[in-house]
Amino acid sequence: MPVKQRRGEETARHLLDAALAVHDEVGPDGFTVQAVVSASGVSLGSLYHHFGSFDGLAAGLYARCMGELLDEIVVTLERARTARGGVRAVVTAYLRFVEEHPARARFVHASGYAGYLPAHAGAIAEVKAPRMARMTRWLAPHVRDGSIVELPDPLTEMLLIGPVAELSRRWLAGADIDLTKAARVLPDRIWAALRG
Amino acid sequence: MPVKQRRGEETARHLLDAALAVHDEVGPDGFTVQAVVSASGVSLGSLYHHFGSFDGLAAGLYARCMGELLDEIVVTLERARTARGGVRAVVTAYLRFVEEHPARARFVHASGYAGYLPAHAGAIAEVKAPRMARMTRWLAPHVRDGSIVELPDPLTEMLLIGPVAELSRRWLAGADIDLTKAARVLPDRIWAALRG
DNA sequence: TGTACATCAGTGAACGCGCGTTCACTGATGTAC
DNA sequence: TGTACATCAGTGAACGCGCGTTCACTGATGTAC
Repeated sequence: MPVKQRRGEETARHLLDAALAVHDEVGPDGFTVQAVVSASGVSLGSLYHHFGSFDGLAAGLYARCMGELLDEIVVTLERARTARGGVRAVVTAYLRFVEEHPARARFVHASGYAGYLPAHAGAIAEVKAPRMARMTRWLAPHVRDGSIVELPDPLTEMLLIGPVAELSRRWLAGADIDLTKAARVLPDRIWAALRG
Repeated sequence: MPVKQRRGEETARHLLDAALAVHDEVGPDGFTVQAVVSASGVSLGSLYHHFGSFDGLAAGLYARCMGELLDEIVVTLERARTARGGVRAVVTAYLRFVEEHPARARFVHASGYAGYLPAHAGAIAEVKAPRMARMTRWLAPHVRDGSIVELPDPLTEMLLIGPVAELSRRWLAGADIDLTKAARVLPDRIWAALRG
């Protein structure tokens, strides 16, 4: 295990911050090493020292943003007590994250088919898997006692996340959508789809 | 209005076919002019003669695939008579299209944040708008008589399409999902979310 | 406490590759009379 | 029916730009004794 220095972590964080800002301001097409480097004030060589490649930096940013989104959802979910409360919690937490951190949400959504995801699947799974497991663990007893319908594996997640993800996508793309209104209406509709 | 020749339309079609095949076989990163040209057997100059730019070709392919998907949905929807039947029709038609035409579905889904969409928004809206209008027109009486819940503008569409779109995304990305099973289970769950 | 040394962190000019695009040209098709 | 001509369709070598990456180097930090 190499001995890391503290300033290194700071530099890496600066680079991720700058990358997110660049992606948000100039879009996926303008999201390049040179743009990130000049926005960050950090040298190009330093970027390669910490991330190995530009894809590595992108994967790191994806893992960070995705982790934050899932954390928000899981923490809100685990405060809920009833099945209905849990479903509502997931929906509102997702929408709240999108509204409060549009740049991060946009990066996550835009990365769906990016080439760097397969190449860094391991590191990303390390972030996603434990959080998804906590969601599944929370849901399990409510599925067992019949208050949430039992469905083949990813279908519950699709019904829960699908409408919110699609709505966020549109809102992030600039569509004229009232997220606050959506957060009032959607939870109970999604609950209707999932109740046992 | 310039007089077009029939062989020109054929060439354009060949190019779109080759573009879809390239995108499907080598992925979004390998989706380049040179790859499309050499896969099509058509000359580079000819591509530019017909589409003006590589983005123009991509937009043309997007419009074609999206049009086919929406046609499939609209035609199936208009055969339905009850509100429940309509909701089920949309869900199953979408899933059927994805399963039967994975390459086209993948191209549509992967293009969500592509740079060429804004630039060719007009041509794309020309394909989407009339088909979306037919869906809205079909739904309207059922919303009026209360059998489908009345929601702020895009929310009904999100509940209807969201879970299916998200599921398709995963399946197209290679996740181990049984679409046939999903097509049996999802329609009635989505109907539960939408019934008045 | 001081010194030597290994490793981490940071720098930026330079490179090569492959991308989308251009352009001057030839051949095919359709129209006018 | 035949010929002239405009336009559409098709060709492919060549170009320039900007991308991600490399590399030889200097400076900072932490450890060992």
